[in-house]
Amino acid sequence: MDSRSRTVTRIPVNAPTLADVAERAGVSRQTVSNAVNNPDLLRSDTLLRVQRAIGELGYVPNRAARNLRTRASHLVGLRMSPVLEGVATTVMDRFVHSLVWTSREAGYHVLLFSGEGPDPLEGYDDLLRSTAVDAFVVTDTYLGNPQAVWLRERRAPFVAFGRPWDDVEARHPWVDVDGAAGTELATRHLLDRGHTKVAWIGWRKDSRIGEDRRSGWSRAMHERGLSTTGLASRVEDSLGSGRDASAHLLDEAQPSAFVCASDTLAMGVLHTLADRGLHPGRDVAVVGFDDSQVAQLVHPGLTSVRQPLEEVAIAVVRSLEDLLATPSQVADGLLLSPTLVVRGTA
Amino acid sequence: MDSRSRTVTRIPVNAPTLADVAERAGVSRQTVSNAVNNPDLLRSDTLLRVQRAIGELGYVPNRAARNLRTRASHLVGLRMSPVLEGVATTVMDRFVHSLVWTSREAGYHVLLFSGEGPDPLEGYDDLLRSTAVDAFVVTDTYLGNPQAVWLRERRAPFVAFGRPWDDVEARHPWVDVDGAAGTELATRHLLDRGHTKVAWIGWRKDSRIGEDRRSGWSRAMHERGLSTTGLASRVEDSLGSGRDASAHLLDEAQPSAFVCASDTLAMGVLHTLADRGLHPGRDVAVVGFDDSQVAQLVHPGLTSVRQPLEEVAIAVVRSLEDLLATPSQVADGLLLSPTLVVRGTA
DNA sequence: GTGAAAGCGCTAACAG
DNA sequence: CTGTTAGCGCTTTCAC
Repeated sequence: MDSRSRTVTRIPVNAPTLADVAERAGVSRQTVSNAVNNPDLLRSDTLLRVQRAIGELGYVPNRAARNLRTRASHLVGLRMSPVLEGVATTVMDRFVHSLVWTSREAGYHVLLFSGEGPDPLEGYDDLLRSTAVDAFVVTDTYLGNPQAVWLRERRAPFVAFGRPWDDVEARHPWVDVDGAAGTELATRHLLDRGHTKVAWIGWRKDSRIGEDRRSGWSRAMHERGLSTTGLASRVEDSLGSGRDASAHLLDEAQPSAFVCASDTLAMGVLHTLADRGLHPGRDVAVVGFDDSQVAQLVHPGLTSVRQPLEEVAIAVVRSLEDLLATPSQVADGLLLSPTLVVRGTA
Repeated sequence: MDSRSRTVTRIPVNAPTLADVAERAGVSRQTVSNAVNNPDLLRSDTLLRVQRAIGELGYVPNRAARNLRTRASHLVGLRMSPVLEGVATTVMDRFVHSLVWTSREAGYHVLLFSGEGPDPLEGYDDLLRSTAVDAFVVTDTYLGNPQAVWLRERRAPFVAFGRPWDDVEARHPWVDVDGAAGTELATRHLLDRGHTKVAWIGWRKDSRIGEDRRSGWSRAMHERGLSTTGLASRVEDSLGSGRDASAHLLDEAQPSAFVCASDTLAMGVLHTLADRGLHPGRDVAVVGFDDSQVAQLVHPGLTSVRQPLEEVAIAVVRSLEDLLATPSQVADGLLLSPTLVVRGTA
């Protein structure tokens, strides 16, 4: 036996076709097609007759045939990045939920695929060339984003969740959340509550997102004439890094509050506080980023910046529709504002 | 040759077809088709020539055309249940990741869809009749699972992640994780460490999964001749419920350890301990269920039962392949064992 | 081993 | 407004 044996039996045994409906309704196939796709073209009595036949037969258009004919699949491709255990997949997952929901209302379904090992483009290429999807939603555009460049070169339709940071060539539509505005919000919240030494724990300097979020913190500090010297730390996004960085900052600069680039890092701060018998919120304030499940469940509740992912999904789908309706359209970007979810730690 | 007028500006501007490859290789279209699907049928030199032509043109078979012809989409449908904020979507999301990954290796992609409001079947019906997917993966079979019954009646191919608890009519393939074994593991772990009063906080009695997990706890207790009277609480799956239930149990029965049906409930226990100045792991032991991100990040690390979702995904895809290859096959069930991830709280 | 026909079910383009 | 014609790109007969 060959490994590629295509002996697949299909689901509905005798699904009715356009022809069946046409016969039953006493019209031509085209009229049935119109009844489905352009009801306005039919006279109301004909339409009614056809619709009744459709209902009686339980007719549903065959996707494959329609796709072949219209050269559209009504599918949007989304690449699932490899699972990063412990890292905030939360954001991504919440976004997927919203995207699926929003897409449905626009008549689209979401096709999930995963990267083939090292080359993140491989998955895109196959789906694109096989016309399996109409467009992509690209989510990981943070670093040099090879996907965006590659997709642009192939003139593949896609909308990015994430700004084309330093890619001046970029002409694609994108939607993003203003991270700096979020951390600024968080920092101001702390300053308003009397804190003056607010520390920052963020990501390494090569992360554009990290630097953006950091800028919100420093902007809010400088705005009030406060110094940020010695109050910032840049580490990798892990629990241990957050713990170590906060311990170090606490020793060296005695901040009374921390703003972090992620909930993971903020949880690291909570570990340090617990180790030292300090109470989050009472002794030292902590703010995270992403409003993950952890933030909601941990004692006494982690104050965190929340991205409006539902709105992002809506905007992405809207861009997608524009893009597919008018392929050569001028690309636009949209920057949404996050909110601060205040809980016990701040 | 057909002078095809590419009016539509879809993704690939000039996607080569079978005919293009055939012309370039100097063979017929069918030979190219065979080269792709049944390479064994070709003479090696012909095969090589065709493959070179395919490579040079960058030919990829058109999915819609192939789907129409073969009546298969190589797509698996998965319904995303509405987002339940705060509740462990973690499991589901981890599973989706694994499923996408495993499916790819089997030549399948995952199509996400969402329920249309109240009726959870609506989404299934459309996809099924329109031949958009070859089969479904059904994940929420916990309660009376209307989907399973409905899908069975339509003779729709599907594999369930979750047992057909009390559905004796069920003949579909399923994969599940032995929750009772997990809680038994957790309870034994505590008993081995000297605890004798291990309390249970689980879900309400109408949850089959909840009762199953509870049975593992009581089995382990009785096995050692320990009483479970007054040590169990059944509540809804929320942080507040876990907090209240644990406070009540602590007052009434003074347990030294808690086993919970979810990480959410376990986090509720941690809240109670924090409120009373008790230290998790040192004063009172706590074990959760699902090994969510929270368990990994909270101080001092929540010991939790972890479901082998990667294995589940592999088994599900394998069942899917069997099912699609041999539709009338006898259904089988597979029960996998979870593991205990030991951290600071136990 | 390879090629020639015959559609899968649908819709764009026209004709009536 | 409705019907007729002609494929979309592919694979499944069945000749050669």
